[in-house]
Amino acid sequence: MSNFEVFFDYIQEISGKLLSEDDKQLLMAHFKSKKLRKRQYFLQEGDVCKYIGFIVKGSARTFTVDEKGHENVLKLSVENWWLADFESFYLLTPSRFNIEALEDLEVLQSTNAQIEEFLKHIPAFSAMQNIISQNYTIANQKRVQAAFSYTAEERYEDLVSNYPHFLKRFPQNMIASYLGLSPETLSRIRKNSFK
Amino acid sequence: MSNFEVFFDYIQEISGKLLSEDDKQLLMAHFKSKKLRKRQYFLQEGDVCKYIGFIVKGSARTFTVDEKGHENVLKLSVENWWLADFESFYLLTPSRFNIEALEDLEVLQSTNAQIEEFLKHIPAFSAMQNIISQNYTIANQKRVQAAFSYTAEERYEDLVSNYPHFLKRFPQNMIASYLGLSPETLSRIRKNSFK
DNA sequence: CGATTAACTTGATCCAGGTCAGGACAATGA
DNA sequence: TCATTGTCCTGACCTGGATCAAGTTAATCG
Repeated sequence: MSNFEVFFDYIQEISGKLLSEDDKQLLMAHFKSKKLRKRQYFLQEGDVCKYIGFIVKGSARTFTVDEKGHENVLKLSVENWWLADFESFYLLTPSRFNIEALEDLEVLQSTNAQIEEFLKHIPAFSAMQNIISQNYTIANQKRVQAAFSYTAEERYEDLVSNYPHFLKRFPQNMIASYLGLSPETLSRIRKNSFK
Repeated sequence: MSNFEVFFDYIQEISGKLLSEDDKQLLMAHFKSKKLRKRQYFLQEGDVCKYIGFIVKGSARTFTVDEKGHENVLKLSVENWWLADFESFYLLTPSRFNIEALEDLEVLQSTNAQIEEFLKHIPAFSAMQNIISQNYTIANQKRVQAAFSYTAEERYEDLVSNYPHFLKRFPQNMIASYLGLSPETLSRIRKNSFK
């Protein structure tokens, strides 16, 4: 299945609506395929996030770096997820985040201005957008709650049950950072959970 | 200015579009005014969040209660904000949250099904929804980052500079809980920040 | 292949922030 | 009015998880 076929299926499935031939032509005309090698950056801190990318293959992490050089992973993204710093993308302000490929990455990307067009002209696309932003809101709400009221163990258990494939796919120090933990602490938690 | 005038102004301002007379009639027909006294609940854990409310007057908090009876404030809401557990409201699942009036509260409320109608028929309403969901996405992104990578002091300073009016309006223990802190810790932080 | 470099583990120590306890002022209410 | 209840402060102590350090295993690459 080609990249665009995967993409079209995704849109139709999420939105519950069909794409017309015209819709597809429009999307194909304005989403560009982009490939990044592992460790390459999709977005660098300080730059405006001009593109939003739909991940066809591979994975990435969104992270910040604090004054001490400490990296902080906010998001791990895999196939069929969208890649962007939405704040920067929507407002066209310089980003505070970095987005880096963790595996060789292939995305279909487009700009803010073009997304506006899709929203106007493609009903399935705007239906998709509504549902995605709902999902994001829900996911972020959970994440904030987890950060404030769950212990390290609980956050890890949560990840194990909700995203077990992440454990196989990402190095443990990325997972630790995503959970807001030091690698040492995660290592100890895992050790305990085997007993 | 009547409640609906406030509401209409808000929609027009946020969306950048005007409401027609028909639009207004439709909104007035399906948004119902609801008043709650201080300490009354807009939503109780376990119930489905059937209504979304637009706050005309007053304030509220969204919080969870853990096994130990410890309350955890996730959101503080004031005039011109929307009140709902979006997860429950969109998915019609039982809510994990409580929403309680912190001051006497007046909202204009409507149901999920009616919101769908507004989105379909009122362009300003759907434009508003897009912008609000962008803002939510951005705000949530920031809150996740703050939760994971800021210290207690930093989170407090952030609140002081972004929502100074919250400090005057809400009791300190609510603020503490919102910041993910014990009241004692917040009290000490405030003491230190005066020197 | 052997040599670097990255990923993971384990132990020892430290500290931000939580918990517990007590007291001082409001504010609310019979 | 005084009593109750809520809010805020302060001190003493405790603990989950960070940090530092050092060793082991696993990838990567010339």
